[in-house]
This record gives sequence, structure tokens and C-alpha cells, in this order.
Amino acid sequence: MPQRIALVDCNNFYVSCERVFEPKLKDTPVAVLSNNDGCFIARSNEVKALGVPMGAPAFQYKALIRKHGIRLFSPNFELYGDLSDRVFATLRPFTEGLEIYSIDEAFARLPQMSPEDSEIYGREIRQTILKATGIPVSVGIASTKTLAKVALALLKQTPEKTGVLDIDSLPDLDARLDGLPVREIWGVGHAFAGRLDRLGISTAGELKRADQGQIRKVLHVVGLRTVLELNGYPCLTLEEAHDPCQSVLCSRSFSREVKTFAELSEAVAAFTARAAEKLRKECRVAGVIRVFVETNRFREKEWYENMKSAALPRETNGTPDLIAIALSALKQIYRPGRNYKRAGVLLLELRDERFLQPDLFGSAEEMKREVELMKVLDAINNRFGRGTARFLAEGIQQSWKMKRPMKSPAYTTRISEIPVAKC
DNA sequence: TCTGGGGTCCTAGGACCC
DNA sequence: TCTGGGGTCCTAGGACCC
Repeated sequence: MPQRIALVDCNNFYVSCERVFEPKLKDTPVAVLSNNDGCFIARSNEVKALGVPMGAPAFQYKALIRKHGIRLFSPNFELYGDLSDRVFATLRPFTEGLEIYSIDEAFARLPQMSPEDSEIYGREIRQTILKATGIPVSVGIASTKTLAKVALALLKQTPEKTGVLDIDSLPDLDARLDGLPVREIWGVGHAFAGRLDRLGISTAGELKRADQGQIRKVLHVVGLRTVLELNGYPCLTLEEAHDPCQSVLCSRSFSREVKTFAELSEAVAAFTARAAEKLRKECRVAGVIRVFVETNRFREKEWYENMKSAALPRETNGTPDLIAIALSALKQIYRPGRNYKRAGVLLLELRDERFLQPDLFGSAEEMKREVELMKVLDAINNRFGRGTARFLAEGIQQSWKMKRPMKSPAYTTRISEIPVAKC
């Protein structure tokens, strides 16, 4: 019997998180915007039905927002991350292996059972997660990851909202695949869909039956794997272990345009500090740091972007060393007279911090002191909130900082913000 | 006026080496 | 006049995902 893979996907996840703590928002139009309240990054079904696409800029929909009373939120990733942890902790006991794929979805290996039984099992998972966390999920079940994704796509087409589908329970699967646009397939993006269209392939069914040699030529091995998976041959394994990360990125758009080197360097220092913090949390050290800046690509006639990578004299995850290198890299790409809208810091060539060793001219003592200092810094910021203790280079006012005026409280992670029950 | 952020993997092409 | 072949490493860019 082939393996059973379930894809558990949280419905409209960020919106669902907000609704957990404001139940009256159920069945009303709700959306979550990106930082600076720029774009739609999550939409309730009601907002989707109004025709607001994913990633749409909010300012273009002002009239619609007002007309339908769409309730907007600034993003609250602290809340979403915590609820995500709870959802997957609830899911885990139902599975024989779990791959947490993103903040709102996970692949799970299910015990062997028939499609009928697996749907019953899926509904039990759904009920349990809903009861434990308040988050509604959908479950797609199949013999490969790609087909489990297809099951979810087919689920969305069906009017009856059971929320669970085992693809092998469908008597008319081939007909359903012929009705599914190829762009809906996991692994087929904008560019691949265009190339497939030129081959006369526009549906999932056609892709499944496509000539594999031709696919390999046009979409390379990545596309070939997708075709094999559609045919029930697993090519993508369940990645149960959390792979150590290969890179750490911190980038932000500014709330306004930034002109001076002083302000830009504050921002880059702050992003570096944040990236270093993430690095330490993952117990990694970086060998290379890359800094990039960008003007507003929607407005500037002469759009400017540039980046500079710099090797670190020794691998580290200490904020002061990283800031020093980042700022000297920034100096090389900063051009006066530009209006910068975005900047970022990328840490690369990461390694496990256990392999850290002092460089030829540094002392082990010094290194130890730095590690201790970072531990204290992280402990303070964990306890009292991010940025409580920071480096002067990051600035004090930080007036360029992104804005989140409509953010909900950190209901589940800050003692001062937990909901209060009133009788 | 106002357009997100964080990742991974793969390929192509150039530099360089023997 | 005649000017190889194979390998690795690096980087940039493309493609995908949520």
C-alpha cells in the first residue's frame, strides 16, 4: 500500500489568528496587511469574494475597504508564530512523522489506512485542532506531497465544506485534473506555466500525461519531479528534521524615504542586529555578510539598487562585529542624493557555532566575553521586548522604522497583553 | 501620498586549473 | 596553417514556495 501523506493547511491563517481573539469577526470581511500597511497578505473568504488579490496594494482598494467595512490589521507575527506552534503541537500526536513546511502548513505521514478511513481520521484532526486552538484547517491526503497539494486545490473547488479530501476517494479524479489549471500545481509558477502553455499543456491532467523527456528539457529536473509526483511516484521526501538554515535575511521597507547616510546606516545596523539575533537563536555563525539598498522601484525614474558582500575576518554571530562590517560595506554602495526606500542584510556561509574558533590574532578570552555579552543582550530583549537593549549605531528615534498602527495585542506571548475576561 | 518579507534550489557562464 | 578536454568553484540570476 502506498504511503499516506496529509497536508494540513490553516485556512486564511493570519485572519483566523485575529478572529480567535475577536470572535465577532467571524463571517465578516477581514484582512491582514504587510508592514507599513502596504499590501494584502491574508484575506478572509469574504474579502477574496470581493476580488481582492493576494499581494494587492492596499491604497488601490481604499474605496472597497470603506464600502464593505473590511476590518484591517497590521501584521502581528508574534501572535501568528505562537498559534502556529500550538496548531502543530496538536497535530503531531496524530502522525508518524511531521514536516512543518511553513507557518501555516505541514506535511504529515499518516498511519496506513483506506481512503475512507483516512478521511474520517482527517476530520478528527480538524476537529481537534479547531477545539484546541480555534484555528480551522483543511486536510488534503494522497500518496505524494504534490498530490496532497492537488487534493487541497480540489477541495477549494467543492462547495461542501468538509475540509478533508483523500484524493484516492475521488471516482472521477482524471476528469477533475483536466479541470484544474496547470498554474495551480505546486511547483508550477508564472514562468513554468508560460513554457508549458507553449507546449500545449494547460491543465494538471495534461501535465500528468506529458512526455517526460520533453518536460525534463524544458523545466529541468525540478519540473520532471512534479510530473512524477503527479503520477504517484514520490520524489519529495518528508523532511522531518529541521534543517539548519543556510542564510538569514532581515530587510525592511522604510515608512518614508531615507536620504542621509546617517539614517541609512542606523537602519542597516538595526537590521544587522536583528539578523544576528536570529543567527544566535539558530546556534549558527556567519562567514559572509551582504548589505543591499534600493530606492523606490515604483516611483524613481532612475531606480537604484546595489549590494555588497563582505567576508568576515572570522566567523561570528556577535552583533558588534557584524555591524562594523555591514557599515563599511554600506559605505561602498551608498550614493548621496538618492531616496532610499528599502534596505537589508543577508548573512551567508552559515555554520554550526560549535565549530567556532578564535582567529590567529584574537584571544579565546575575548571571544568568550563576546559570547557572554550576547547572551545577556538576548536575555534582556526576550524578557522585556525586542530592542529594549540595543547598540547606539541602531539609532534612538528610528523615525524610518516601519509602522504597524493596526496591530492587535500579543495576546498569547506578553503577560501585559493577555485578554481580560469581564463578567 | 500609499506597492511585504523570508526562504530554498537549480542553472548558466566565466575563471581557473591541470 | 595548425590551437584539447575535462573538471571545479564561484557568482548572478531565475525559478519556485509561503
